[in-house]
Amino acid sequence: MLHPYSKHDQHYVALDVIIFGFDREKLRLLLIERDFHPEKGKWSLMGGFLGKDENPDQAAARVLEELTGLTGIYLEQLAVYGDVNRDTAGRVISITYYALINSENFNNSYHSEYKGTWFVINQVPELIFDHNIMVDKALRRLRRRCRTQPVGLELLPEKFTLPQLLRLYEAIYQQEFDKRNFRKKILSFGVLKKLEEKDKEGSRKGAFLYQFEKEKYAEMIEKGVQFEI
Amino acid sequence: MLHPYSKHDQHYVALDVIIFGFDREKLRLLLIERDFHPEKGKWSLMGGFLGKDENPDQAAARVLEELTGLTGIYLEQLAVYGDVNRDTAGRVISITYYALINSENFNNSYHSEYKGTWFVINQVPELIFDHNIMVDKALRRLRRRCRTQPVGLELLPEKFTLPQLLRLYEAIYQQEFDKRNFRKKILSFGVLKKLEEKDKEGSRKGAFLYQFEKEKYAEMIEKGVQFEI
DNA sequence: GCAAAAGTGTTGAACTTACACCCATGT
DNA sequence: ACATGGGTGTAAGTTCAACACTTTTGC
Repeated sequence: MLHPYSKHDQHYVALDVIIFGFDREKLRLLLIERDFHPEKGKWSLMGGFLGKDENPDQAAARVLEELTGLTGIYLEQLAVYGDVNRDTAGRVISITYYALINSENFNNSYHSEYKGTWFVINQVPELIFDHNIMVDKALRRLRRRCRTQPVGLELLPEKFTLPQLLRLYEAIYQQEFDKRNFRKKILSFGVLKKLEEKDKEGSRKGAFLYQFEKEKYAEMIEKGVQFEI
Repeated sequence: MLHPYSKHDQHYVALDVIIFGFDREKLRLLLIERDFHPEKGKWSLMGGFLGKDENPDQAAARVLEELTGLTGIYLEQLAVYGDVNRDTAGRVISITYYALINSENFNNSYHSEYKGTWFVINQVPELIFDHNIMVDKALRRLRRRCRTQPVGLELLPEKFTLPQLLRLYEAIYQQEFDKRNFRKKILSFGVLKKLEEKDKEGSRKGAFLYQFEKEKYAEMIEKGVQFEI
């Protein structure tokens, strides 16, 4: 018996991952130089093809690991790009994901067959195909997520200071915030635990370290609280 | 020469459309009884397969038209569902869209080869595969959209009254709003034009009709205004 | 002792929420 | 004349935005 779907077309399905990182100063994007034709040598997002035995989420995690060696990273599906001629080499449907990694976890000692380069978010070069559009959309989504979920914390080390967190938000939104109002707001959510330790890297005085309290956050989500910044 | 992508797998790509409608009273969802195996006879979203010469957006519009006969409808891409075993008949990657149609435009005189049935949004039956999950996600997205964009207007006739609009928002959010505060908020955006006519359907007194002013809305978006309800 | 970043409170403005009565009309 | 849904304003509470000085420490 003929398979019920066999009269339909099949397509290549790709994953492209928009990888954001933060280095205590600037929000950055990890790009690679494409190593195969077409468009070989041009800047590109890290991508790969969906295999027949993997879910898109798994495939995106695989692609991310191939470039960075990192696992267990925050990944969120963004959108599908499927214009007939978006890829000059053939019909490819691309599912995009964005990833948030903190730069302390990403050390350049990991040698993948690809070499990634970090670009400051407002100095992203011209990318192949529709990848610039994907990056713009990812940034808008990241900003939205940060308004309602403590997703920014993915970009910081486990222990961080409030000035660091402030700089992260300023990097994401590309605008300055009043530090007093910011502290009030962030601490009012009650999901950050102040530690006794100080971080002395950034100043002579040193800034207290904080930690994200996952359990309290889970409770609040349970109750339906919103985290508007 | 071998095609650069030829070593990768290909997949069936489907579109599933979550069709919302409003009939001046309740928010409804348009479903069909699946007419082919597997799962023949069960309730399902309207769907179809992506052809090799069409964009996903076009394909979603085609699928919607096949069921309703309507064109030029608001359609927004939602997400991709691609778990290996989500479709019991084979590997299918499904791109979901949601559509907003107003019930006056949809008259049942259109006879497609499919027959759609409207379900009140909180009485949706069990659907095939992961379609219930898709519907939940669509509803959450619709609620979010309505907060920041006058998308609810897609669900109403061109001329509508404020009590109608209020009932629409109450149907979408499944909660009651204070009519005085609602009017203030909605009118404060300055994108509704009050007409001289009244609609006498809903009451003896009659309610003034309003119209959405697309140009003013475009101006405000230009300036970056948000439409928080 | 001074430079550099961390930390801390208050006030006015804007917005949100709660709430109750009169109006116009068809029957 | 009455029943039905349409239309309107205000006051209290809450949240947001603006703003400047003191503290700690390494050099």
